Amino acid sequence: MPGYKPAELEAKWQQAWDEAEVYRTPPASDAPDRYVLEMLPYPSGRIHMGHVRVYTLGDVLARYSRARGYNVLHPMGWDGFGLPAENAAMEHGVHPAKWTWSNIETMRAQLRSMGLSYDWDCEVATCSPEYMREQQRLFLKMLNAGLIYRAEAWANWDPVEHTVLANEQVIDGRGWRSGALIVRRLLPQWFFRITRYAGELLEALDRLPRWPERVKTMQRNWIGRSEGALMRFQVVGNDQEVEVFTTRPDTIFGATFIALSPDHPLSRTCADTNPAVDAFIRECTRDPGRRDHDAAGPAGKTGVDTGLHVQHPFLERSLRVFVADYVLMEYGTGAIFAVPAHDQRDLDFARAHQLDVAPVVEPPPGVEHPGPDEAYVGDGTLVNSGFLDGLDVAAAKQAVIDRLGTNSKRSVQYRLHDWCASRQRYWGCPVPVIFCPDCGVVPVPDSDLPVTLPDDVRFDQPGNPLERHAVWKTVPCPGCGATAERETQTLDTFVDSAWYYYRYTSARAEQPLERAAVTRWCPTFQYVGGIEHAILHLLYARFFTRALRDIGELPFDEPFDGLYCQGMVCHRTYREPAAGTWLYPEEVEVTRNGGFRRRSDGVPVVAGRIEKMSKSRRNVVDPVDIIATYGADVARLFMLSDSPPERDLEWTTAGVEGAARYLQRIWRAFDELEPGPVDAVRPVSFAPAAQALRQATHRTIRAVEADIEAFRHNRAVAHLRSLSNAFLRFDVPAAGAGGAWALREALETFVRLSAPLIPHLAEELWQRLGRVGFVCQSAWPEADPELTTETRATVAVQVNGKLRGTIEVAPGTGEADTREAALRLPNVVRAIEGAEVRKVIVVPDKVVNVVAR
RNA sequence: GCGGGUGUGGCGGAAUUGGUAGACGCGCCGGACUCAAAAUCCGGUUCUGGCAACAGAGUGUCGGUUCGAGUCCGACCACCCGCACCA
Repeated sequence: MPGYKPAELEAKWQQAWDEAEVYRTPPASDAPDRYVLEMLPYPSGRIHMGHVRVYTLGDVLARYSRARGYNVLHPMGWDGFGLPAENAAMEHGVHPAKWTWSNIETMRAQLRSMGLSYDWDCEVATCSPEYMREQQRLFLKMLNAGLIYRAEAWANWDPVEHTVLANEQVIDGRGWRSGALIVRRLLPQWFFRITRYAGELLEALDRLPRWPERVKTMQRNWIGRSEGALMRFQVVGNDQEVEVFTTRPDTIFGATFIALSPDHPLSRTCADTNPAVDAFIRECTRDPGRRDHDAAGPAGKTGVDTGLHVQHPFLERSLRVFVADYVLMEYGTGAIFAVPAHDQRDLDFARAHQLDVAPVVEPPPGVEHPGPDEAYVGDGTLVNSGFLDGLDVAAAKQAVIDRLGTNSKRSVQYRLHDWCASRQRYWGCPVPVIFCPDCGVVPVPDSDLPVTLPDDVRFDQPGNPLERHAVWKTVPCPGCGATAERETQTLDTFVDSAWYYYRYTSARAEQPLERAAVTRWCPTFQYVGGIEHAILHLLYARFFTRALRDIGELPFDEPFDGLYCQGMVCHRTYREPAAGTWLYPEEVEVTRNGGFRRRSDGVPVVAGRIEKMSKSRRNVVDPVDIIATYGADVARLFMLSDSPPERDLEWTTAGVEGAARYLQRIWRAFDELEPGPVDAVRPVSFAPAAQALRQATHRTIRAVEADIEAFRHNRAVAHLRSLSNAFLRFDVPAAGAGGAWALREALETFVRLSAPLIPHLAEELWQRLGRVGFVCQSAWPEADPELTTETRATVAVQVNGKLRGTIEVAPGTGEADTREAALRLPNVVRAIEGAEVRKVIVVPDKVVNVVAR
């Protein structure tokens, strides 16, 4: 028998699977349906180890689910739009479409080489005209339903490139390409009304038990619900009002000033007549980075007096009105009443501007008063607060709201903003509307969809090529026929990925979603992906699901029943000390004494931290190389061994070689071992050694299925290795009665249990065992309860909690017998010699603890 | 600052959820095979003492609950991640 040659063997089985179409999504049947989904990749050009990890995890579940009798939908697609394609166009002169589609070709082939069990008939690319059409249809339906609106929003304007930048393209307040200082600019943009669902999105998190707690926490924080009150203040000397949101209405008697956001309408009004206010607002507008007062601290809080005053609702006093940079227009009403004694930010501002500090909450007895520059934010008793005196914080909040009557009301505010989903870019899904000078915003008629992108564009000048493309841009108004202009903004790629998983269920439909298909498979049983999408992508997907529900496309609320976030793939970093340049792992070798040196010239290399694989640090290993050298099964096995999936995994050569050695050993074992014939009748009795192997086999079934279902693949691998250790050391002639039969059972079971993890090798071994058909289509083995129950128990015997020995008993041995056997142990006798036995605790089948002194 | 997580041998990690700490593997040590090396196979491997039987210590630190704590409770330390002027 020739050696294990993964390249040949894997190509052979991949072809066989394709020809037999084994991964095609089955039609509905009596069997239950299960949708296994992994986050779709961005077609960057090559797969990386992160892809190998996440797609292996999903594939194991898909294959396991099929074996357990489910109809499985396991699709794959491409997040085709996005900025890198435009960057490639600018840098290399290649058209974004060409670049993207060729990357998709390459990466599809790479994913196929991993042996992933996808139904490629469901493949979806978000940059395809078909996907764009259906997305534009959904967009227009949502627009019609009032779930989308157009409003002015601040954007990052690069004055050199004359273009709008995404937040990630702004580095330290400067454009990433031009280096120019970025200016904030108001532009009309498109918004999804996600805030309409803020409360629902928050509450529903409690009903997602199969989501990681940390993801739910992040989403809760992001939505940021807070309960408080809206209160109105009269401006002294005119009829204007300032409305503020506060969570602490109880501290109203401690208010010493009012602060407005620079973007507040009243600030703007003041600026017209007050040069100092005007200058301050201009300063804030010019420098978007000034809001990130990370290191600045209290001194960083700047502001200016407007000269205005408002009337305190309960006192004869009036309060000065400031414009302050620490008040955000996007939250609440963009105005606050400031209580320096009980809010740190207000205190910082008050100290910087010599404003009064008036404590009104007395800490409870035993709680220390804070220092002069520390606000007290805890509970306590109200003082110096008129009718509130003596109340606690909660009661005072209620009393203030009651007393203010129509000038106040309870209010819930969210940190979450509406989703600004338009981008001033070329490579995205066009917003399907037309601006007509007479009719205004006109949706593109359904028969004209999709609005596709023009091919004849160039990226040799800055800005959005769609805006410069007169032919594409100029169209007759669908309503009145007048000359009109297309919207040149395109959609955020998060829109594309907010519903692609529904599209998979009816990927070729001539409508966005087919009701029967989507309700058959969705909500998704299990979604697997990176934690980096914990907030935005998953929140947008949850929002989209509700929006689609409300426009009648879906009958449920949540997209993903189960969510699993895998850890990162890391690698040690290496640096060449002289120039400090990063080195690729393949450029480095280990020296005799455990150090590192450069392979080419022997220069010593500094080993840095183990960090997430990234091109910039060059600590990357290319999956294509690994698969070529070791095979996909080795790569998959290594990904699953050792590290629990949610933790970071360190990629090491030693680890990969360990996985490769193991598969070699298995390969050889199947050569050398001599199992009984296929489908032989089970012997009536088994000699002890054969029986022991059978027990190991059946216990492994139990363990592996529990491990896979709980995403503990590292333990599943450990259990499989234990089983292989058992059959590797199994000697058929020495085992006695039933030995050969037990060995075949062990081997076949091993192959079936490991098939989800190492599908190619499993297929080959299955065939070698004389089985016809695919192991990937065979059923999961069933554990025999008689063989999984323990036949003897090892009882730990302790004296005063310290282990002194063990005894073997039959399971279920009574307390008295167990106690007696334990007390006979020589070591125990010695330990309690001369002491008085006070108590003997017996936990049957587990432990005996002798308490003596 | 707020929120969340993690901490166990030289290393990755197990521990049936309060009952024998270190499964499985990597590495290392010893042995077999070999002229030799690699590969492979066998044995050992938490630390300290002891030839051994065995004894003592041990799951970030300190304390508590318990017959018994890696696991529960309290305080702290370190590291990692997310959010961050959200009124």
